Amino acid sequence: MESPTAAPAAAAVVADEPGIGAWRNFLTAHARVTRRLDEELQAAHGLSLAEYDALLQIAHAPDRRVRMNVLAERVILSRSGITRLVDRLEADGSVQRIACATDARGQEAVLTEAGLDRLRTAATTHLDGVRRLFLGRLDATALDGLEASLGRVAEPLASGTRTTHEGCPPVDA
Amino acid sequence: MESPTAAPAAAAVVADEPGIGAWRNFLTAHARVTRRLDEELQAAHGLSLAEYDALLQIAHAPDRRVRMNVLAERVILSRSGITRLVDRLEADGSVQRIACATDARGQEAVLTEAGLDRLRTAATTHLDGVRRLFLGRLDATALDGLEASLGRVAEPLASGTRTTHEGCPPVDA
DNA sequence: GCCAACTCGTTGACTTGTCAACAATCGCCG
DNA sequence: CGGCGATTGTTGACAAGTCAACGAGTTGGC
Repeated sequence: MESPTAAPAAAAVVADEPGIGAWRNFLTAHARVTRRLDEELQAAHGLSLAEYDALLQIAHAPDRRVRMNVLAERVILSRSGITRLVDRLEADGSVQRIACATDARGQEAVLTEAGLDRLRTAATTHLDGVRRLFLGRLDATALDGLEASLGRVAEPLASGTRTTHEGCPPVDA
Repeated sequence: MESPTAAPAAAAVVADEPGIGAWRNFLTAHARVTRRLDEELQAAHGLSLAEYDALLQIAHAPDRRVRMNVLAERVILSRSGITRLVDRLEADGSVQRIACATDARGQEAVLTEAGLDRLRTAATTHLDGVRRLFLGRLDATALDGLEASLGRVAEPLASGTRTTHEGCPPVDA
């Protein structure tokens, strides 16, 4: 083992396939930008990015309430993850849990007035950050390209999609 | 009834600024793709994405060793995070810690032969996943656009902006 | 009507990462 | 040389998420 003399070994580890640069930039950009945004949001309003996202999703929902279920899917968290996140939001008064009227098993997370205020206040900070760190680096053409490309990447992974079987295309057309 | 005009209230929460769609797709695509890749890598080789990335970064480094310091920055983890990640990799024999020759405070993570094997094996699974879930959804033009756009987003956030700082200078030169 | 299979949200146990504090070391100015 | 501030990697205490298992509730076949 004293012979690490084989210099080109490392180079062979991963084929430098075309497109790999895009993939790495994707990972790096996400890690750096979200870390920064999270710091700013935390410092200014004591909210994590996930919590902000949850508040936003609830606010966007009709009647400002969402089944835990659905919320988990939208925020991309497990069910237990959403339970705990809503615990926190409920503890600080941003959200309330109510029983679902049509399904006794269900809970809905409802945005309170305080929660809406909180979201509105945080939104200025957050949107400012998004503009500064993300949108501001890109022109309209690039943004359109990103939206389309990343949409194509995200869409087939929508939960409920059978990814073990790629063979049965949905009957969308 | 008591709901104060549900429909427009939500719309006012966050201005639907142009470009926001790109941002959301960015978040969603990342969350879904990395979750899936992580599952696959974990199931097939017991490696997390972060661990895989760390092995890869070490493998790419000259002499296959990297200062903890630098590794943390490349994998985008805190120092303590990297300490713990390397703990795990060392425990399973993929990596070894050695004292840095020129700085007695420093440690370097060195890839073992076993670690290189592990990385090579895992790479087939991982690259297959990246192709299937990411590269395969995009044509060459889109990939170029992504690489450029996300590069512009990531670059200004390089920590410390010290891009040419390696650990111990390679002794072989 | 009834029972089996499933879904829903929560909980306990665990994993993985962060931050603050620490000892050891470096570097540099005097 | 000596000392003081910065840097390095590790650690303890904590935060936030996952999975497996659970009770409660729903649903559909018979």
